[in-house]
Amino acid sequence: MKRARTEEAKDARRQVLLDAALDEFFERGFTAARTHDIAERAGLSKGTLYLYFDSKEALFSELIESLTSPNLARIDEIAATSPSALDAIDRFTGFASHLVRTSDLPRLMKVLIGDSQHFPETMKRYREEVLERVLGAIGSVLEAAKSRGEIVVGDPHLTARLVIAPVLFSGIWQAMFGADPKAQVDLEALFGEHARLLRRGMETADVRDGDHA
Amino acid sequence: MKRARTEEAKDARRQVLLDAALDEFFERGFTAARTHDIAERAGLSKGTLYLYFDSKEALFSELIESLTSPNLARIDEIAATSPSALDAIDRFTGFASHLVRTSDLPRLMKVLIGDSQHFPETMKRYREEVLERVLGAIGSVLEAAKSRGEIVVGDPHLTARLVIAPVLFSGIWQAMFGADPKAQVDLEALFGEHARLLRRGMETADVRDGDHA
Amino acid sequence: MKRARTEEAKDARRQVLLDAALDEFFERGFTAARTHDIAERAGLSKGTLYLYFDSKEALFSELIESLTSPNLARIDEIAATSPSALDAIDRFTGFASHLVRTSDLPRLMKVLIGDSQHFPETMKRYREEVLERVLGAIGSVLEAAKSRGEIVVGDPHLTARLVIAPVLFSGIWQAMFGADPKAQVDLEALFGEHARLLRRGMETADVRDGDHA
Amino acid sequence: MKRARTEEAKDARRQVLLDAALDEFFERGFTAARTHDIAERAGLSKGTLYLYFDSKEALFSELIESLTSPNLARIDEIAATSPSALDAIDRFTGFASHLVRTSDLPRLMKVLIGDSQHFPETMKRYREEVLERVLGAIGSVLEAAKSRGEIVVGDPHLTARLVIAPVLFSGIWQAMFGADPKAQVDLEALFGEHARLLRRGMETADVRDGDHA
DNA sequence: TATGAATGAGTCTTCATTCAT
DNA sequence: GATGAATGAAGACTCATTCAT
Repeated sequence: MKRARTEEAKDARRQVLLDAALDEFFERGFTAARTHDIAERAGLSKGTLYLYFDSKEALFSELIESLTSPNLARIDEIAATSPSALDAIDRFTGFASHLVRTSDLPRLMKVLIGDSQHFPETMKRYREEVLERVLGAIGSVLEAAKSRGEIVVGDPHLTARLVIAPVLFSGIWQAMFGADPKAQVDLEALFGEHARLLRRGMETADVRDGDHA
Repeated sequence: MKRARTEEAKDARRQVLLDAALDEFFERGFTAARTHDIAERAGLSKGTLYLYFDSKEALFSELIESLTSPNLARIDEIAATSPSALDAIDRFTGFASHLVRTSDLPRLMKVLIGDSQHFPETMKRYREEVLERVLGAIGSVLEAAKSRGEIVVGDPHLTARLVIAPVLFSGIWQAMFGADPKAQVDLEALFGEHARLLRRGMETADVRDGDHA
Repeated sequence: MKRARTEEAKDARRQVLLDAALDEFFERGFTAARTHDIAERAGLSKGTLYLYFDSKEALFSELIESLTSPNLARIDEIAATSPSALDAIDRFTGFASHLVRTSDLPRLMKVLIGDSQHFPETMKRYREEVLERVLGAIGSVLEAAKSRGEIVVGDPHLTARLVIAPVLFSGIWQAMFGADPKAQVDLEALFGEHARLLRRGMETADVRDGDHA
Repeated sequence: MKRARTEEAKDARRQVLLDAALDEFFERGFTAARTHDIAERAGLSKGTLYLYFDSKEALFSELIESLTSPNLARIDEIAATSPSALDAIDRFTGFASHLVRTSDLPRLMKVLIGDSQHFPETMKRYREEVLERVLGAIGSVLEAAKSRGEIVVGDPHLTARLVIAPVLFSGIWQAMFGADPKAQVDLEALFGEHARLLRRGMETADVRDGDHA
């Protein structure tokens, strides 16, 4: 393989290795994945992998890190800029649908679930910095809306989990059965129906009266 | 360890090994789990494990099998005996809440997701015989209710996934973070709210009029 | 290879491995020695070695330990029971000659010198518990004799090093060139001459007068 | 690093690498020493090392060679110019003390002993061309003195080993424990006492009579 | 000449499986 | 039936050496 002399070339190499790593970790799990296969899939030799990452564990951690950070900003942004809770929920589910359908998120989810035991610290951080942050953002939106009498819900922070649940469900489904044509799901329709049910489920009688008026 | 001479004694041994196997497979994943540890946790020696199971893979397969079959009947029964879709949903979520809180289901889910790659056939069968059967049962209930004008939903079979999603979500959460006191979730409240939202989300305007009348 | 079920059989296995380890460590040095070769030389498989020792390092440490302890008692005994310093020196050199000619000491010395860097702690302990103990014992004998006017020496504890030096020299020579017939040395004669020179070098004028009277 | 264009500049590079090599080989042994570290210690890159030496082994061999040759001439000179055997011994031990205290000899000795196995030919040549030459020179001096009735010794060539032994002992001690302040030895005093003991041990009764007359 | 990225053979160690006891 | 000692295949990681730049 040609040599990566510049910083950019090296970053590209890192990325190729991270991509290959996700493939292998997803397909086989952390323990069963072989560094040799990761390197080979990246078109490099085993030794080269170790020029870029200290160990298989470090590779794993950096992979999680690299896939995790990007979307957080977007979540915060949606929470901050949505005029109403119902609107925020539409946008959340739309964004989630997009992520599940086109990003590495589903495969990442599978990997995280399967290998959580190896990286309790990483998982704890992931839960606190990603999951609970997302749940918190959604929960706050619902809470504010509830206090404004805009929606009718029980505990907004529990409800946030119900908003998110179909994302996880779809992601896992996609990751595990996505390869089988018979297991395809129309995710846009699914998230559309999810948004609709949430909307109706949370809307106040007033709104509803108007609704069917 | 004493010898198991009767058939019952042998079945008991098998069960002890299966229990130990779930613990280890859950805690470490299929590849990282060691037969030695499974045997030890079962209070037996490594060699004995091989008297009862042909291999680590066979042990895994039989474990999945043994945990998978039981609850199916109950699902069918709920679907068959519920007077209305809304009632069925209450009972489904109640049952699900119970399963997630008290059965091995959450740990099984984690294991299945994490090690799916090793057993594509098992996973396919699990999807077809368990997941799609459950989804199908729920979907049929919704479909019937819809055709009777009892509820308002889009595709009933997509909607079934929304009914199930929080079960998966909670199960995974439970399995992954259940050990951390700071990550506890009030599952009864969660499923209660889920049932409430679904109810309101699907109910017809008529019902609702009566609701707030 | 047959199985070692009893404790004695296991101890024998350990000893066979230790013997093989000394051979390999001596011939190749710690780093270059391969666990595979040690096991093979012991007539066992690679994996079996790890049933008896935690690691290559542990094997090395236990080897040193096992070869080091035995002779200490004998040294102390000689120091304690010799009627005179000159007599003690005869017996020390006789014992040393014996060790260098027939025991594993020369090969151990070579190993210790060559791989000291890997085991600074072990080496420090070896110096303190073996070397300085031997030097101390000899030094004390000389010191007592000197204070009784029995011998003429400078610092008795420096002199102890001169008593020991030919042992090290011969041991190393033996270990490094012992295989070559052209490098053979008559060790008995060598140590005899050493004893004679020391005797004459340390004896008082009085003794000497009598000597040639 | 700047390029070495002239022959002198290249020789300087070689020497820097040899110095660095001695450090690393001494500290870690041949097998464990890394070419990377040697180059780095020399302020050069790994690749450059291979411009100057064919391989790690060649570097090692040339290192031994370069450290071995120098002092031979001095040995021959002492043997040739000393008026008497007893005088020659004084001068040998003085020179040895100097070497052990200030030259690379102790570290070289450690390296040679530790890694002898890798270079049987080098070791054989070293034994023949250095050790036995030194022993031969000393032995011849003693032999001549003995035949002149100047000293009383057994086999002069065995005795030569006794003359040399404390040099090896001190060298090894220095190399292995020299870093620890608690293991310091007053080498001048040691070699002084050595010379004194040899002198008295070998001198004839006549001399001694004069001695104490 | 000098560099250091790339390579892959080589080594320690683990662990599923076998089988003598 | 039960045991655990023995085996050896497999995998993470290192490092001498090469060679494109």
